[in-house]
Amino acid sequence: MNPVSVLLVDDHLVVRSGLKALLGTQPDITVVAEAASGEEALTAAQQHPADVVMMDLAMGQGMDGIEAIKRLRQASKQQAVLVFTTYDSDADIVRAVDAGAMGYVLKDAAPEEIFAAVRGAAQGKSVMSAPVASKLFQQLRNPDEVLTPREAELLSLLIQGLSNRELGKRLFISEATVKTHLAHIYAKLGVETRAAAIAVAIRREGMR
Amino acid sequence: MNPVSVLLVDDHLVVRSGLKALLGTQPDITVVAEAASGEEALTAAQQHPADVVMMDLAMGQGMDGIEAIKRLRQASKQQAVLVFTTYDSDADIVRAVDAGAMGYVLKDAAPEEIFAAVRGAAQGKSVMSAPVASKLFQQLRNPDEVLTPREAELLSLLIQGLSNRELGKRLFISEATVKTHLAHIYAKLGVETRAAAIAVAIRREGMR
DNA sequence: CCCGGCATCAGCCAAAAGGCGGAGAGACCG
DNA sequence: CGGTCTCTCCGCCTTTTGGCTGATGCCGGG
Repeated sequence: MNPVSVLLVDDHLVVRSGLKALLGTQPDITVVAEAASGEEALTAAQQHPADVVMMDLAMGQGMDGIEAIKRLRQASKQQAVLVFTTYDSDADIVRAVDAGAMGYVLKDAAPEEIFAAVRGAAQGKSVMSAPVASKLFQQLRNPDEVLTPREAELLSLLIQGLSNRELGKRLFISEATVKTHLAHIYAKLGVETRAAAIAVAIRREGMR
Repeated sequence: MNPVSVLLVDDHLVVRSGLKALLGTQPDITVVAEAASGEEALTAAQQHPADVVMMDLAMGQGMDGIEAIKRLRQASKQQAVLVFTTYDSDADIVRAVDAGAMGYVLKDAAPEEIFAAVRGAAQGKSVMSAPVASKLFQQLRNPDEVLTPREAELLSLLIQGLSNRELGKRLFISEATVKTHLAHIYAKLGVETRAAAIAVAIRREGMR
């Protein structure tokens, strides 16, 4: 069987080189290209088509990982996107899966787990780290508390400290709609004010 | 001159291996040991005395980087501690320097910068990434932005998501006073709303 | 084909938060 | 002693936020 080709996307050189070193120990896995940003990832994906794209979600400036995943999926359904990130916030997981990610592996995972995830993703299997899976599982049990993709998106901006007006502009929706989403988010997080929502989101949801 | 010996401390295997690969390209730098936690770092430092300890600040569970730095310094003044982390929150920088760190380098720094930092630390020089240095500088230049004890106390409750009324009750002051403190805090943090204040406090000030 | 979830918007009203100016008491310092 | 901080408090006014009710278009499952 042909080796699995991998495109690495992470804004940190050390992470890329560490990952390359790790994956390099596996005969059936080859790193064919690297990218340090979402923008680079898109061009790299065209020039060096890979079976699996390993992508960090948080990337300095510019396009974030979620957006990059969406674009990649639009451009080609052939490559499986594997999220490789530090945090496992509920909202990020939802958004990443929604954007079309095949798997979600945490950076502190054991090497074997990472290898297995890459191989699995190449075969079209969904693979995720245990903590991620358990979060998803827990969400399936209380569907009432699961944020919709749009709500998660709004929350991720909310915790930046934006006002309703600013949120509306960013998301191209009216302030009225922003309020509606916020009300739903508050209900799901079990809070009454935006301040508490931010506090909960950053702690419980692990968002930044 | 003898090569510089380095002890790597980071809870992420990929980061350690990436760093090892990077540093391995330099003939005058040798990685002599690794540790995945603060506790491991202390024992590793004893068994494998190194010239420089490169340490991440955020480490999953257990002892955090700051605490590890303090302990290391207590045990031996011989090793220079070089902070190697992702974020550059004001509070973290101050705390790290206070704990005895010789330098502060961000994970997205260029390789040459990382090498220079390691060599510098080995020679007892202080080295820090430009963004870090500028933050420190800004703090020294701008004592106006330092929160008073009372303000800091209020802020620590604010980021729990409390309302003005609740803040007043907790601190045994009137809501009017709460508002006054908040106005001062906003000015010092450079924001206009409580939501933004919470966001900034948690990121920039590193509060929880 | 209908229902439910999702996303979008509107209007109304009450509560909370924020901006502004002013002010008094105690502490600390040169 | 006079000046400066810090912490405390007021009132007044505007803006923002949140609660409630209702409505529309879309999509997907039964």
